[in-house]
Amino acid sequence: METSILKKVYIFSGLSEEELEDVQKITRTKTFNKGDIIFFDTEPYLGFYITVSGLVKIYKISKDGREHILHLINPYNTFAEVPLFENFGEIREDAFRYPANAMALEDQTKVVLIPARPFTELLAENSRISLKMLSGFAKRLRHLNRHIEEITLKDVTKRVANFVLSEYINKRKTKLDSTHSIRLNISKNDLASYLGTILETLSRTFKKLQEEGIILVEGRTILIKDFEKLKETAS
Amino acid sequence: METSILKKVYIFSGLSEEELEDVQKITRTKTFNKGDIIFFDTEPYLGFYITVSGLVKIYKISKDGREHILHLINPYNTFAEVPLFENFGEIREDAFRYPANAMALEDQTKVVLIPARPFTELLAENSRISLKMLSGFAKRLRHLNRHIEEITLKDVTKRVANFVLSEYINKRKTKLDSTHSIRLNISKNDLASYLGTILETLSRTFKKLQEEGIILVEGRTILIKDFEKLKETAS
DNA sequence: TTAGCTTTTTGACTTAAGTCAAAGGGTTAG
DNA sequence: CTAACCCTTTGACTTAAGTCAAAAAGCTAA
Repeated sequence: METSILKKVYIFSGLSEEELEDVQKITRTKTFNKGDIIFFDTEPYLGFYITVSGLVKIYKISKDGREHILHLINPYNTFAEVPLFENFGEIREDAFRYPANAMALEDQTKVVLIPARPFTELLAENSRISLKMLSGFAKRLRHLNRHIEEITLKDVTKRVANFVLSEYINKRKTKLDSTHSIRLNISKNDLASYLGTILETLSRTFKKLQEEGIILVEGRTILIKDFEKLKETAS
Repeated sequence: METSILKKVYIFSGLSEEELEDVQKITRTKTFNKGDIIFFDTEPYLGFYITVSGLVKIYKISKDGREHILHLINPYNTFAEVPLFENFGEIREDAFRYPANAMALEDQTKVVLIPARPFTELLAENSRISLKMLSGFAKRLRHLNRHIEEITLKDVTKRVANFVLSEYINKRKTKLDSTHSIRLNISKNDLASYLGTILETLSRTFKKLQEEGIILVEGRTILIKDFEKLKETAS
């Protein structure tokens, strides 16, 4: 693994070449195929990860097997940093375990492990990383806040509409592609689990939104036919 | 407001008397009565808060008026720190707004405002605060994770049972009180909103758990009659 | 003590979303 | 080319939890 990868990771983005090499030395790269488990929430904590390529889902499972996806981790984003900071204060039984499960969603999903111990030492020396990390945590807290708001205060139709809308707005910001459509990079089953519902209900909801002339679903491509109506449905 | 209060706040707990006085100088104390709004999620961000006495709820409201409580903030705990760290990177429209609403739940709820600008300067100088803050964020991320898990993967009965159980375990850890009971410091309406349900459903659930001989509810006191069965119901 | 609140309980009913089962499409590998 | 597989859709049915309305129980303050 090269330091050029680390540079693209937000928390490491301010480091010197030398510092990057220090980090690079302690990492371990692993490759997973679709459906492979990266870790379970029952495992002892080793360190946090960077997704380098592919896609990772962070999720919880209920006793009876239902699943809920908390985060989807795209390339150059990190996951499982929380336990790094839980050694302070009283020792909770769930400290030093991963907070959730992680699974690769695509073949050739490459992740980099940053082992906890050497990293925390680096952190103590380099306060710029702490600030970056705080910013990263803040973003994630916002995300979870919004997630809870969605799931507890909105029905499935609103959630689906809002998902399509957010993805579309996000795409417009980053990609130079002027089609009024989005492309899902996950299965509808996973999307349902991310939106706090099940495949069948998602399917019926897509159908309803189509019948109302708001969107058009073709496989993993969703065409937005009535942006205003979509916004209205989402809010 | 005295520095003795700040000392009891986790993120300030490692500071010298001198540093505490620096913080103390920039604070502003406010007192609220039950039902008073501390801030709305639509307001521009001023800074974060410490609850000094009383109780604060952090919550979201849907368009049609339904409410969901995200956090309950007890004395010496902080809230609304997230926007402090959102100035970095792209400016989101919701940056510099509060992430949720805050309301006092008791009369004479005293809160201390730490204005953002002077505090971030302090933060840049004092990296120990950053680490404490990271630890605080980590705890909150865990909490939200668990919260989402509860709401999406468990039914109301399990959630209620688990709430009683957690409160009880928590009480045993902190207070020297050997009764097998807990005392709610919030109304059942607020508890329902915290557990992602409504008052009527909570009431019926309590009734059911009583009929099963697991608990006994008397006003705001809940007596645990069958601990094992409670654990079983909660899991 | 009682009037006037707020909070909680209970009953009857509705409904959104989940479950179960079967069939349809699409993709891939031999 | 086709069998085997996975992913998705559709239909029929169930159910947990929400809504609405009214009564009951608790508090508080004059």
